Amino acid sequence: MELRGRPQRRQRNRHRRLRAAERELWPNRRRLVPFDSSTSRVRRLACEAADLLRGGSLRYPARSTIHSLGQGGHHAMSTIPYEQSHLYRLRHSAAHLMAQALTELYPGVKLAIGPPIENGFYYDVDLDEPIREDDLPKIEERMRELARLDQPIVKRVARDRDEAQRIILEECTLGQGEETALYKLQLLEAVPDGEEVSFFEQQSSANGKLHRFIDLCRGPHIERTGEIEHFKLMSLAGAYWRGDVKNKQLQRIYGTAFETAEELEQYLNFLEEAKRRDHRVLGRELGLFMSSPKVGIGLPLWLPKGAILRETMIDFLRSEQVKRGYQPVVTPHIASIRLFEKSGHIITFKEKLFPFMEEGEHDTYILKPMNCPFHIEIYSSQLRSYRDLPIRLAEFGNVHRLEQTGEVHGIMRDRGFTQDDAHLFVRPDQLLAEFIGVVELMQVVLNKLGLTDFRARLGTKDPSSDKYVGDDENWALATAAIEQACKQMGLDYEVSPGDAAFYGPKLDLMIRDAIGRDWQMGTVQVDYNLPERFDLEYIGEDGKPHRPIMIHRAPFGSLDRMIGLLTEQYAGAFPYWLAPVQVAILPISDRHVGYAEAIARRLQGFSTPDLQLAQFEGAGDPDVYGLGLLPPGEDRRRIEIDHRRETLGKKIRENQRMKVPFMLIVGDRDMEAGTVGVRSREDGDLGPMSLAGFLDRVEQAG
RNA sequence: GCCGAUGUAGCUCAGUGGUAGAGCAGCUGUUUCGUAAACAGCAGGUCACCGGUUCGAAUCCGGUCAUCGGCUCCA
Repeated sequence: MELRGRPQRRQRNRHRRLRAAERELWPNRRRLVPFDSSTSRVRRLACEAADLLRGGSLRYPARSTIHSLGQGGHHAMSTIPYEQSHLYRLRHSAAHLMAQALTELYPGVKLAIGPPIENGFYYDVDLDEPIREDDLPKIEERMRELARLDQPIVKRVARDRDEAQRIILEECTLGQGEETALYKLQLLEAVPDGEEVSFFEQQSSANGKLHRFIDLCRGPHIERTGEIEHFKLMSLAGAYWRGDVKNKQLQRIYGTAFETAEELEQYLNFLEEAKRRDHRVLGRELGLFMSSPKVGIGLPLWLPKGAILRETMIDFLRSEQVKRGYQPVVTPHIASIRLFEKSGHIITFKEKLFPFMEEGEHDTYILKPMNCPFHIEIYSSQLRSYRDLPIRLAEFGNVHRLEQTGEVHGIMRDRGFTQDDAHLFVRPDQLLAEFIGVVELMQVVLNKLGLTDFRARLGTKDPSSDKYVGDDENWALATAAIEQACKQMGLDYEVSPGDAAFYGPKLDLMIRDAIGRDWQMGTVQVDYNLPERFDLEYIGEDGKPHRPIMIHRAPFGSLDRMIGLLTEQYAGAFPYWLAPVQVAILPISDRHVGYAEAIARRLQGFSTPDLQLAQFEGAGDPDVYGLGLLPPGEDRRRIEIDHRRETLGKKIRENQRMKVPFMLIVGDRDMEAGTVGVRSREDGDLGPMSLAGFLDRVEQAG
């Protein structure tokens, strides 16, 4: 099972109407709440959102924030795509304005490209001296000066290539030397024959000084630089020319621009808010996971609460898989290198492998980056009949990959993670149904997790690359199978050449994180190649050997990444079924702790010996308090008793910060009446209830 | 890996060449409290690490490590 792909930063056209729904759902940095929450407010809002989004599946609001901000306020209700909007042109012109400032501040700078992007713009430049963050205010100030000159932006079309080349060499260089045209000449070469070659020029003279800038550019632009008022330079980065590490690394300056000051401010606020949703921050605050340099880069340690979250997710998926005929298997973390030579990993996946382990002179072992060869070994360990197929082998497998240091990102991209992997060995006549079955399972999983806003991506072979195994015919068959299944299910997808696994094409589900980066989550892959490499067989009805087809699939993708994503989507306020602590019981004073323990036992559905109980006379026996029998409910509710000697206010505050879905406050009145004071994460104080009444409430919360 | 930035107490941060600071968390004591921070005291740091400059370095310089943002949005 291969998981690949860096975060995609693609411009996408989205539902602007979602903004309104989202503001309702997420005003003033309130956490997002899942749509399956029981609270009336949330339910009402969810219905409104669903109304707004009619025509598509209900989409989770987190995703659109950044983009809808990017659309700009008064365009929010318009239907034109971002790429055709005024804002897009404004940002494009802002990129030119920045380039103009750079040519004035750094004569001789070689300009490369400067497009508008989803949330702003950038310009890539080649400059001997490094641009540092301290330099940004200076560049920004020069941009403001130039904007104030309100230069008209004029389009010029070159008659032919020769003229275009002349303009680049003589005019775009602004007298700063022909070598500054280096990248522009390469860009001109890349323009297809017959396409119009245009330039955009802006100039003015102030106090006798001429300011001029002209750039090879497809456009379009706004009309005057004076319109560029609300912008900010954001950050610096290195970026390879044409995205290829073999090329020179250029300096990239990112900026953003908006049509109004309010929108700019709103966007900057959004980025601040997103920081608070960062799974790495929440992961520490909520006690989910940690990392330590003493352990190593990208090797997370899962803390008790994070581990419970993982187990809850695994339990859920495992039960769904049992329903669908999957069989669990367990395989080791390391294997002989020969196994992975045969699969092709050693050649195609080498740069992601941890260094090999030599075992004397006998053998060399590697830490597994994928589980497939093991499952293949299990399949081929016995003769299979056509009646046995499909065989579905599932494993929550821990894999290790040597991600580049700069690519490691919390638990979203780490070096040791758990895949909810499975391999289906199917007959050709079963392929379509099994593929559809997998996608159906993925939909069940995503619904349960509240992730309704995703897009599907069909990763296909990059024809110019040699990193793939297998012949073209197998690839064509596999790709066609995926396309057919999607068509049959009415699933829209985009095609992304070069994003296939090395052994076959794949359908990935892409979901956004808090600040708008797309991550590959679930994946399903059709593979004709590994069965061939491993010479897999089954005996057909005709008594002859046939070759099965493999489906690789992982609905979460990576358990680690999925938990990171969920943490950001929910801003740490996990739905009840996932919350590491579902109910916190808050005794008002010491004398209420025994009652709290009794409540805890009832809620846990069985008697749990608890060392802390010994301190409290009469504690732990629910009958002492007349709590009575409860209706059968979910076993093993995750309960915590906050028996610190702190004020109630403080206990509430801290449990709220830990995003515990329900608090039960118990004091004298409750001990007398056999009730609990219920407080919900979303709606606050709900007043006293019987335990049974509270559980009804919990049932609604799911 | 590469470009840029950051690294001071468990956490969030102040401290720009002259005796290491605050809030929260922790510990101790007092308080036993009904819906988002009780009060007081105590303790806690090789200022990431190594080297250099200096009478003197958290602060200046060099290196290393780690973390953060970015590195196929293609005129």
